[in-house]
Amino acid sequence: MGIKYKEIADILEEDILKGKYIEGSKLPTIEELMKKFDVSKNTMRSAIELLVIKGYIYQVQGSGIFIRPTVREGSINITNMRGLSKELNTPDVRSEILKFEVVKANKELAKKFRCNLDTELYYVERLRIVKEEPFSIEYSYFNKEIITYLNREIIENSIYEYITEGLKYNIGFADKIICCEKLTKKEVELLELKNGDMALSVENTVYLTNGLIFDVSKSKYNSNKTKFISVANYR
Amino acid sequence: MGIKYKEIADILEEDILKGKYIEGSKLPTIEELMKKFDVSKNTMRSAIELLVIKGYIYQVQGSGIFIRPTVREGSINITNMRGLSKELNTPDVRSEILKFEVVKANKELAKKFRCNLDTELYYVERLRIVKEEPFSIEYSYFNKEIITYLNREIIENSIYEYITEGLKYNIGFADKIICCEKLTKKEVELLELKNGDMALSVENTVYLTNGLIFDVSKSKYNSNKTKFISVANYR
DNA sequence: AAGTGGTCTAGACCACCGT
DNA sequence: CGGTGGTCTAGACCACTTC
Repeated sequence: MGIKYKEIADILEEDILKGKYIEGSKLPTIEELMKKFDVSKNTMRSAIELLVIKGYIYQVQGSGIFIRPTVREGSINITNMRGLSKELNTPDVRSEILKFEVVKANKELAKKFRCNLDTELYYVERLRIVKEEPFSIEYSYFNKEIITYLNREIIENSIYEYITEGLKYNIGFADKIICCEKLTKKEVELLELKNGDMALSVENTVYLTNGLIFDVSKSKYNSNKTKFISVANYR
Repeated sequence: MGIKYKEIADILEEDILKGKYIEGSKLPTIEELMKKFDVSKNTMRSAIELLVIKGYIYQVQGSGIFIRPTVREGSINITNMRGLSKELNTPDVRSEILKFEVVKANKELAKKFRCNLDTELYYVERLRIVKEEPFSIEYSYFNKEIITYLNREIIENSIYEYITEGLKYNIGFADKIICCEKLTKKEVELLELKNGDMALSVENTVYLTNGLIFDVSKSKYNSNKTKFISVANYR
């Protein structure tokens, strides 16, 4: 399908990831890029803007477009994140299901989902395993009125892949609240940590493009293995 | 000076913060806003885009522009952050200076700053105090070739205010690496915590709009008092 | 079908950087 | 002063939602 500026951004992103341009070097000028992709200036700038937001490049008025130096290795980009599998760039992600059931929204959940009391929700508790090592524990709820069906096979793999590619839903935006939390004894065991250890905790509220909340989850990450990176642009 | 789309975004942001529109309600249509501010569609959309990025609103094709529900209270927005004073929305922020000296960049610092070995750097160690309670400990370096002068008065208050309003520098972007870290005995004392407690830690690399790194810092936050919020838009 | 947001163009002019 | 990015316009047409 033909949304030009997104396609161009994808091409440039791939070029950058493949190492076509090195840190600190210049991209072609906007004018050259306009000619190369045969688009207008605004369209070209929309494509560039996406790459700026993702933290790949920065623009300097009167000078050019530069590759932005960024530490990427070993960190999870918190603003791009849609599920672990994609972010960690390894297929070696699986889940051990600790709980899988349907519950009804209590007052707290109804508030978080902005839904009615007693709305049916899927509750999924998973130990996330990366490269055969325990990585995080995830407690998630899905609004059953939106995600009408889930099974063990789906949640053993990638729920997000199922939602976007199976159900063809469009994920719009999310709020992530990050803090540092104590682990319960059970969590310590599952993550193979020591008693009294803390975890990086992320509470994630995820919306479809139409503004409906379909997922509220909390993940606790092994604090020895996990760093988040966040890329900020000031305007 | 007259950058229309930014001015319009500021006006709308203020309206939203003042509660002119309530959560879930609609903003006027783009067409109405174009007429109201007497600008073209692209300009109007640029203004709206800024508010989308900041997490105030979301757009639904064919339907309208809606106020985005967001938990703001008590959380620090990690992607907007430029210094504590502004973010916490209280003037009651001050600093106790633990160290203030000029050092030369060793190998590690030179790498982080992308500067030469032995480049002179200001080193500032501060206990940040909010509402008379210890809030965080900040270890920061500033490239002395860019920030040529600092004194105790400046660093007791807001360094960022001095850089943007005093020196008239434009801050462009930043990388923030977030993790969970142990505290030293000294840090535990300063933050009035218990031995063995962990802290939320943020390592911040800050660039001017021209791509120069002027500040590399690490802040350790009292994990009982601090939550970060990050607003993500998927595209 | 009408309303509303999304994409794209072609061109004008401004602002900043470096020579 | 030439090169390069930044802002803005006016208008066309597409895509999705709502009734």
